[in-house]
Amino acid sequence: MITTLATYVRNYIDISDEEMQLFYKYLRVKKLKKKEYLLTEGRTCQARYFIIKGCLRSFYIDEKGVERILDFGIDKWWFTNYNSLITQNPSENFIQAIENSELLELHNDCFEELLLKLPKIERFFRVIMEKTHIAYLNRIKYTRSFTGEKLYKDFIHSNPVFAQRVPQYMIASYLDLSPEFVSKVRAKDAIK
Amino acid sequence: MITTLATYVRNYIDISDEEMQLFYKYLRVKKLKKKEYLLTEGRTCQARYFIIKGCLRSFYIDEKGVERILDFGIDKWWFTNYNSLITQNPSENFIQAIENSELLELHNDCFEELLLKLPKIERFFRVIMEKTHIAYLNRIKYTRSFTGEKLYKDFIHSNPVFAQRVPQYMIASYLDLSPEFVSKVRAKDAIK
DNA sequence: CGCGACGTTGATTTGCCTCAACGATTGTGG
DNA sequence: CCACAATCGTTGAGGCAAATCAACGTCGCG
Repeated sequence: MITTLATYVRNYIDISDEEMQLFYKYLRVKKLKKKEYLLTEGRTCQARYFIIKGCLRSFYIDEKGVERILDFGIDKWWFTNYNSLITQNPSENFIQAIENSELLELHNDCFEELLLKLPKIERFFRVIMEKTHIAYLNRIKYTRSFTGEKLYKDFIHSNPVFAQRVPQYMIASYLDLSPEFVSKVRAKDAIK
Repeated sequence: MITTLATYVRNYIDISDEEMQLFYKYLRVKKLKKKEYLLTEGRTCQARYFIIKGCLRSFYIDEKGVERILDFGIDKWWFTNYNSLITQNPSENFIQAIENSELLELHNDCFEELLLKLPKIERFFRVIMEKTHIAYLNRIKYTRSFTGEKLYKDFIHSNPVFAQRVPQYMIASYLDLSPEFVSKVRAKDAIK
């Protein structure tokens, strides 16, 4: 559990076992059952979460009452609502478990203290933030450039894990496609 | 010039005049004429830029040979190609001046050294990165939710500055709309 | 077993693009 | 300083990708 995180952190910074122990003091384990919410609309996000195991989705409800998925999180990803966490404004989004999940919670109250005690963590979170941002840049670029059919096929191809663990209509929502359309794309190739 | 940057930095961290002087040692002034490139496809981005005055755009060329604008930068914004800068892969994008512009260049070679000498800058760039990321999150969400007509009207309404300084077809490209479509939206309202 | 969650299929509609042709404005070199 | 070329914006006709609406099939689970 702690080793899962340590391995992850060491992709980005050098950190000793002792320092990791200190880091770990600021975390608490949080378990979520399938469909349980980590954050709901109107509440303010107060923590960053490291997903040890499981699968989450972040979504909002549009004017027509339709759920629109913004993002998925899966094993060994950091997940939060950055907007609400950083601005401390009420969240417009929900975060919900797609599977039973096990997380490490880094509460915002002790985030600053952690940075003081362990300044190299500042760098870690800057780098994480940069990586996350780059992923979004690529996503914007990608989504704009291609047809729905290509988006879906490429997504399935490059994220076979999600195709297995996430229902089809959620992938459609994430890609901003209707479930019917995705269904037709699949039918067309008389897949498999 | 330096005061423009100092004012900006002080929105995010406390920093003394002496420290700002130190920061400033790592920067050099760079001037761009209208249409001049700051970065071209295939080259690797080596710096972060603070726009003192002027207007930039970042774009790529899609498979059909069409320019697609990813982002604009304007006075008092940091601008770079984060993807190329951080991964040190060749850029897929161009960065070009829309107006004559004056920038401060923070070269990547001395970035690490600056962070060592002035650790609080690490925090500054983490926070900037977070803000930038949040802006993108909102943009993704927004772009997905609305029709082209609403996107354009809202953009013009919330960014009147751009409407004045940036040609209409570039705004269309940024919003992922055809110039013809934008033109028709404007005509429809017999605007003004 | 029955119900809710998920996926499929077909008919119809629509938002926006593409293509093409044509003004208006700007700017630049002879 | 004028002429001609870019650059930028407009207008209209036609087409298409994907949404919407509606109805039905199927599976898993309490």
